[in-house]
Amino acid sequence: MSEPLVTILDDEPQIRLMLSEALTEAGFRTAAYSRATEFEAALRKTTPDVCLVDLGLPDRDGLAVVHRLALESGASIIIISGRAQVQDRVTGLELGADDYIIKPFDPAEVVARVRARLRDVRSRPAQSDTARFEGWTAYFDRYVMVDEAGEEVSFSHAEGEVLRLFLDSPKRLISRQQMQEALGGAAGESFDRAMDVRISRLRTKLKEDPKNPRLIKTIYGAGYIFLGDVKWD
Amino acid sequence: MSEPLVTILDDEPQIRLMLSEALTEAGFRTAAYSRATEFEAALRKTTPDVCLVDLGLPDRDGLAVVHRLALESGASIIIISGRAQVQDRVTGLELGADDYIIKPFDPAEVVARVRARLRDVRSRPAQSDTARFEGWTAYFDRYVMVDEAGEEVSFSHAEGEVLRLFLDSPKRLISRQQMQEALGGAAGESFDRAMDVRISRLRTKLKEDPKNPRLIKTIYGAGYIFLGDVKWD
DNA sequence: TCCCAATCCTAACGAATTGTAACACGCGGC
DNA sequence: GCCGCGTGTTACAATTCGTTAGGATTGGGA
Repeated sequence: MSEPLVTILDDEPQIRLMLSEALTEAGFRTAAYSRATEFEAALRKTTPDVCLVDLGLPDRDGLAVVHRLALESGASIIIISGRAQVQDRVTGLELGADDYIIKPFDPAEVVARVRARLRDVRSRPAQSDTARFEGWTAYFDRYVMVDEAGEEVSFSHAEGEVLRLFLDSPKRLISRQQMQEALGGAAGESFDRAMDVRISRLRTKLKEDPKNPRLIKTIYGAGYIFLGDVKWD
Repeated sequence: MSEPLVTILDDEPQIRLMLSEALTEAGFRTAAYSRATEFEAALRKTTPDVCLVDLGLPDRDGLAVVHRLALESGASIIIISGRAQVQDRVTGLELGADDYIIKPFDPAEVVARVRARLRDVRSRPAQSDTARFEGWTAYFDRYVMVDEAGEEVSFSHAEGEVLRLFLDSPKRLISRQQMQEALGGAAGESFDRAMDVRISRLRTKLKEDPKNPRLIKTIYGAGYIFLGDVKWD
């Protein structure tokens, strides 16, 4: 299958140009039209994946175009408009648009929103679930983390939960209470001992020195804190 | 099926209230949470259709919550944030959010955008009978899959059911319960052992290393997850 | 400083869960 | 009937993970 096709319907040449450039740059095929009739003629031959539609058209009410598109095509529709009233946005979305962007806009945001539309038209593509920290790379989808020496260490689901919790809030105190809730431990009971054990096992896998942990530090009487810089991919 | 469930995650009570009211008025079921841990605990029990997430949370980076949601749940995600920079919006959408609304917002617009998200859940890709994944090509109409070396491996109907289930939701946790329902196993009984066996046999045919399965991962106490990129022809 | 209670660490155990080989049953073709 | 195939069932091995228990650590007070 080839690259997704994005169509642009806008009567201002400089906007067509700006969008075409940004979208082509991002790896999409594009086709731009200045008038609704022209656009609808083209629709008989091609089937775009996403349609960017300006509401202020010279030859037709943009909303009518949107409505028809929504009914007849399988494409995602993004309205681009100068009309900034809430009511405009609501009716636009109600008529079948999937998103509504207000002029003036930043091309980067348009690209991001186009991508978001494409994500749920097709089944969701692979998104990485990976974090890097202090020489380690953790692949949460595969339950494996890799050493700086390239050695693979697998971790279990429960250990992954703890690791993720730390990596979500690095350099911040995580109280035992918070951790208990996050790990699904029903309040009360002796679940807090289980938490200790999880952390202990994780520490072992991270090759922490028991006397001198560098990554997972215990704050006596309070909780834990994860030191180390984290970067999610 | 009952009304769609919309969850709200925001630490400001008046915003939770405003959104709850507007969404209930519009005919949705709602559930509101003030902290990420609380929210994620609830996720273990319910499966919302749309999640509204504020980025400025007290206990966790909101983007991390979004990232995880996008990977692990099938819900649509709408970020609601005070951060208005284009860069914030782009990274939010890139991490898997489907929409991004800036505070202050009008409840009517939020409702309209929630409706838009729910609309496009409709269009699941029409299923064909051939899928490619990680060097394999599976032909469901012929009950055969072909290796990257060209070797043919046949699979039975029951194995095909499991394989199709995985290929329909790659990189997603499939709970034992879900799988049981999908495979027509009447609830209860010892059918769950049969499921294990089906998966075991499928694994053998896929030439998985028993100690280190790369495609079908078991999540202890939860279910299974199929790794690997899938493309339907 | 020394002592003690609270807190935390972790080895070892065991209950729950999952993997899979072996067996059993049903069904269609010969 | 007899054989082969598909598939559920059984039984036991392996894994995961919470619990227990005893030792180590921490921090406050004598």
